[in-house]
Amino acid sequence: MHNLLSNLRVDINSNLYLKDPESSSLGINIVKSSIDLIDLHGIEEFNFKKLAKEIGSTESSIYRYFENKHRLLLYISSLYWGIMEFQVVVQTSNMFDDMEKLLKALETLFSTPQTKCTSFQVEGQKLRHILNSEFVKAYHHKLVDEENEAGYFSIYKRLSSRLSGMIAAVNTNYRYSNSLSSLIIEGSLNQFFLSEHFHNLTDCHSKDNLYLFYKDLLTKTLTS
Amino acid sequence: MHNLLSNLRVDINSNLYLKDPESSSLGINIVKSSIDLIDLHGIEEFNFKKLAKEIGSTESSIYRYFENKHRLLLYISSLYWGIMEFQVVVQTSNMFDDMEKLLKALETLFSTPQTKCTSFQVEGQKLRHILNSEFVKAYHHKLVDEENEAGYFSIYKRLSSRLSGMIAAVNTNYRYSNSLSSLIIEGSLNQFFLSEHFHNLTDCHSKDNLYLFYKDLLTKTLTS
DNA sequence: AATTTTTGATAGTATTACTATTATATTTGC
DNA sequence: GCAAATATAATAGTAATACTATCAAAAATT
Repeated sequence: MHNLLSNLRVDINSNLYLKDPESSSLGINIVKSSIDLIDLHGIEEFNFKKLAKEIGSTESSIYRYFENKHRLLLYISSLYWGIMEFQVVVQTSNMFDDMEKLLKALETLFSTPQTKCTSFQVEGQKLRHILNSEFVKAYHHKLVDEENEAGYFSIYKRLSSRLSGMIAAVNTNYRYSNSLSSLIIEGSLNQFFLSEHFHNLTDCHSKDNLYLFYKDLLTKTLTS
Repeated sequence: MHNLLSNLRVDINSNLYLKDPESSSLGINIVKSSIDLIDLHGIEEFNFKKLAKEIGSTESSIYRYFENKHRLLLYISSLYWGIMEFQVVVQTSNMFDDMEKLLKALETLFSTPQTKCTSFQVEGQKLRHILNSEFVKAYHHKLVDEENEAGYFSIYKRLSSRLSGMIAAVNTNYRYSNSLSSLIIEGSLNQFFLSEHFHNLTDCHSKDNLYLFYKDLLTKTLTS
């Protein structure tokens, strides 16, 4: 498994970039450093001028890779969801009990992405932190419909669909597998955010607690 | 009850504005027309220049009421949550069965805010639509911690806390009432958004279906 | 070595998000 | 009804952002 993981290349929609960042060291630097900067200061404070300074390049060079910072955020988001999807698939592949499988998927969703196994050697925690704080802004966006149409969210949607399938496998009579799936995936980002910024709005201040909360929710909802 | 409703004044944190918009017809116009414009074009496309043109006033006049459009969005959000909280309190006030009470609160959260009863005579649907699309951006914001400290989210948090209390009343042994409460409130916005923009990610394409989904989730989670 | 591609350096534009100033209404107190 | 206070309008201006354009230099490819 380690061999597989060490060569992970997420198949990101090629319209998200102008030039494939994985095709050059500048491109890889752009993505790596943008993850560092967005993690540190947030997407609002982030711009291509600052990024250029950080990597010792120029704005115009960065614009040759990405049309704008929003597209770059979508790229980073796809990277995250691609890694998570891969981890969910790997972790659940040899399981036969449907509930066990679902719970393993759940656990995986709350774990840190194995970013080290891609071309972008960054801390998985940084990537996760960006998604927790910024992903909602990526899709609550004025262009959401045309970007969705263009397939910029397809990995995210595919993951949600997989999870929905696992839910349906556990209980074929359950009528809300899609809603429950997106609730969990959304929650896997949001509850971390709440813990960080609105402490009193959640009881889950650790990965483990979060898992137990959703495990309880899932098992009771699907088996009673 | 109708008398009460017709005079609803939400107590919004006075630091959110420079001059109380309810104190003049220009102020009321600013809020009303901003709701119209944000509903129509989204917060990104919205600015004080366009708003000034819309109401036949000037940017400088608007800046005397609100420091910037972000604060205005927080004001509008507080208005929404204040109305929802009021409705939840009114609707559940005479109920004695805890589960019945919780479900009534849930139902109320999915209903349209009674905006007509405030100084701002706008369509409740517009307000709800703005919250569905834009509220996440209001709190996934670089200044979230200091704004939270300043009490700009207090109505939202109080509503979540109320709901959490209702959950705890139904099942005193349940350990995640805060998380479940925020999950529901968050969901009351997000699932509508999914239905509009990511149709396949949810099974709930009506208020009624949404209610049934969460009712199922709540009853199974709290009573089994 | 020649050619193509990539990157850097520099300059410039339109828009946004404000701030400042002064003039003109409008309201309020007497 | 008039003076004083306050609110609003009109206009101008600034700093930052999000780009676009152009050309030269460097690097990679053939």
